[in-house]
Amino acid sequence: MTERRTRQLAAVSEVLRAAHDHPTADEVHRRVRRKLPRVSLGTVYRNLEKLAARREVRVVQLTDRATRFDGMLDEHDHFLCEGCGMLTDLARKRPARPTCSALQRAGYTVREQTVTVYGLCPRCGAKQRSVP
Amino acid sequence: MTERRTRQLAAVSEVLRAAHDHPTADEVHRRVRRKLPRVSLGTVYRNLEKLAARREVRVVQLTDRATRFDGMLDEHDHFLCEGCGMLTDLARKRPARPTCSALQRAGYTVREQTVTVYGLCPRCGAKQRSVP
DNA sequence: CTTTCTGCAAACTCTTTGCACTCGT
DNA sequence: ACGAGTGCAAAGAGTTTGCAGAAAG
Repeated sequence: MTERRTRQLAAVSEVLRAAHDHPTADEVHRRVRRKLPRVSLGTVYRNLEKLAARREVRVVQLTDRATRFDGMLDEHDHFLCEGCGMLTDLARKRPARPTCSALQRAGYTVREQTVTVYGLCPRCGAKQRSVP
Repeated sequence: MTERRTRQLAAVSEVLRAAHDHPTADEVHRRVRRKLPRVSLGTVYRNLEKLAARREVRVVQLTDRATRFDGMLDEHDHFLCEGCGMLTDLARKRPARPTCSALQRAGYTVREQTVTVYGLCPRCGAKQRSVP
């Protein structure tokens, strides 16, 4: 009935809090294994799901193939480079909520709102301009 | 060398322009088959990719399992109900670009920006309040 | 002790791909 | 007729799950 504190869950949580990139489940698995070599990928998935339910991890799903997990919990947005797939965090200035009031009037409950910017990072932009 | 106008590509494009929901590839396949019963799922994927490259279709990737495709090409945002998974289009008032100037100064090329709002639709919100 | 969680491996879902054939151009 | 595009079926990638045993409370 109660949730247990296993070393596997703790390790997954720790990896995510330390990660500044946006690792996939597989990448998390690889990192967790450095501390606990016998952890299975299935367990990593189960614990990521648990952390996501508790909102201790953010799930980032973009045009990439695999889901990415974000341990940064402050409100921020994302930039996705369409050239190399790199995902960057964007600091959010103000907690702007332009769309929400209309939605709420229509009966929707708003929990969170995020902006995603698509484009090219400096490196990919330069590459493209040199080969037009 | 040149791109050909096949009936399959035309049918996929037509299904997407007519769709007001956000169908998955499988759903597009089902609808295309109503006109061309012999079309394969592989072909649907290949044509969706072609349309996405041409930007005649928008790829919407959210916490859902399968990728969704959006034939609406005007600038708009999305609301995802975390209860039932329903995806709704949100009209965009002004083409607000708050984050972009800073990014562009840093050398990034910005192509597009979209807002995603997460929460509960009226039905799921009511359901949750009745069972707390 | 009881019950949740784990490791393993197999199953599943969504997507991509190799190949011989079709059909636009 | 040439070659891009197709159908089919098989392979890939990412994720989920059933089960027997391990371990947290």
